[in-house]
Amino acid sequence: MRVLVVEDFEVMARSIANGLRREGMAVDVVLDGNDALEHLVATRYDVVVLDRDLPGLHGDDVCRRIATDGRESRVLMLTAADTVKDRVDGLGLGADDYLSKPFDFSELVARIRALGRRSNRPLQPILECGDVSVDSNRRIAFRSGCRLELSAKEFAVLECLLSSKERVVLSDELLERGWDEFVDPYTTTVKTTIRRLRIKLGDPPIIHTVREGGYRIGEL
Amino acid sequence: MRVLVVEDFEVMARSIANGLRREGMAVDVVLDGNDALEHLVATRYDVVVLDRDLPGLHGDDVCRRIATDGRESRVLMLTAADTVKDRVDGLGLGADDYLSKPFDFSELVARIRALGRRSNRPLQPILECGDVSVDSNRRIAFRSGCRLELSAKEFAVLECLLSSKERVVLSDELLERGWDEFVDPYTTTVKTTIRRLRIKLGDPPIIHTVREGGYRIGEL
DNA sequence: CAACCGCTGACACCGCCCTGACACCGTGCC
DNA sequence: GGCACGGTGTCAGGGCGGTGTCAGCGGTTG
Repeated sequence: MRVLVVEDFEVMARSIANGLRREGMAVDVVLDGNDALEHLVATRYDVVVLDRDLPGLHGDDVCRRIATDGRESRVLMLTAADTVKDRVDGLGLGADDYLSKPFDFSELVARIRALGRRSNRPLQPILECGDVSVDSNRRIAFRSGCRLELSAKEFAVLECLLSSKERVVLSDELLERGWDEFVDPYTTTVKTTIRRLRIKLGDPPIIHTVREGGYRIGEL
Repeated sequence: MRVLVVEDFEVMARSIANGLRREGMAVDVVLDGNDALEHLVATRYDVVVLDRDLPGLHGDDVCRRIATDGRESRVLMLTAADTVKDRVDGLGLGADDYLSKPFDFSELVARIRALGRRSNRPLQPILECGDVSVDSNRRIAFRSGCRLELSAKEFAVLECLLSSKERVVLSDELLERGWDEFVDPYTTTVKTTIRRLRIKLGDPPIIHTVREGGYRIGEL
């Protein structure tokens, strides 16, 4: 899952980003609204975590812009205020969810996950294919009832493949959805991650290679 | 927008339903979980407003069932409790959003609206001709139900022929659509690829040659 | 602070099969 | 028969993806 954190207080921004990365998300950070808009036209994010009180371009404006442009991303608005009026305002601007500071980190994660599920078309909280299943919320994966111990990247790739179940997913697409903006586009890390994933998934093989492009998960 | 309200306390249920109707939504009401499931198989709802504390079948169970069956609807969970743990739990079960009682009605509406604006993805293009079919998304081809193992070029050519079903496709056109711009225009590779494709497609022949021109796919 | 561990990503190597060229053959038309 | 076009058999090479390994990094633990 690809997340953009927009928060001007750098310490907070970093802390959120690192926390989310530990949860296996690919996180980019920007410190102001204009930067946010630039990133949003360049990259497809599943979820934008948006501080409402930004210097310069206000969070509300960013939110409105995201809502007007054909929205690809879900917006989770962060704010210091917490009156019902604020919450309704936020949702009215096109935010998809709302969280007031101070917040509990596990709740932030839960809400981002819930939003992320909606942005992926087949919006199933539990993704399945054959005897392989992942629970995005709990970040656990199974094969024929057996729990798999997956690393963050392995999980991200598996999740991505499953969310496009049976469809071919290009390596570039995996890279885009599972890694942050600083990744070398010629990296071989997807190849390596797929390999590790295959080993952990065991037999019979369920991740298929499509020459000249990418991978597909499916029983045949 | 089609909404199902699941709430055992009838006064509350009616009040919510009427309020939503005033907002222009089509609302059905049921008072318990089993009824909810029945309605869900019969009708496609955009949003389900689900009370967590239901007599009989618990809200969590309903939620889980919605999540397991290919979910069409988004779930907004209503609850009396409002601890962080509860909220995380709810989202973890596959609810898409969460609201604790007592809630502000305008916030309920805003959240339902936020959940409601979603589109269904377009159908995947499957090209067919006679007993030959190609699924572009999955990069899979079949002949009379039997999976064909095609290489990238073979697949590209077959796809191209099928997309111009029954029409003559010139070799140059195949070259243009299946190869990159640097290909030698006098190459014989299309000829070779067609041959390999014919072998894999087997009998009866379905790719026909048009002298001086190209190829056509069709049953006769 | 040192030792350790798991995750990540780079890199080198290897083997396969895809690719495309070429030579030859079959066929229909002049 | 000769020619032109397309089908067939075959072969070399190279590209792509799989595999094994290693080093760096960050977090954790004693």
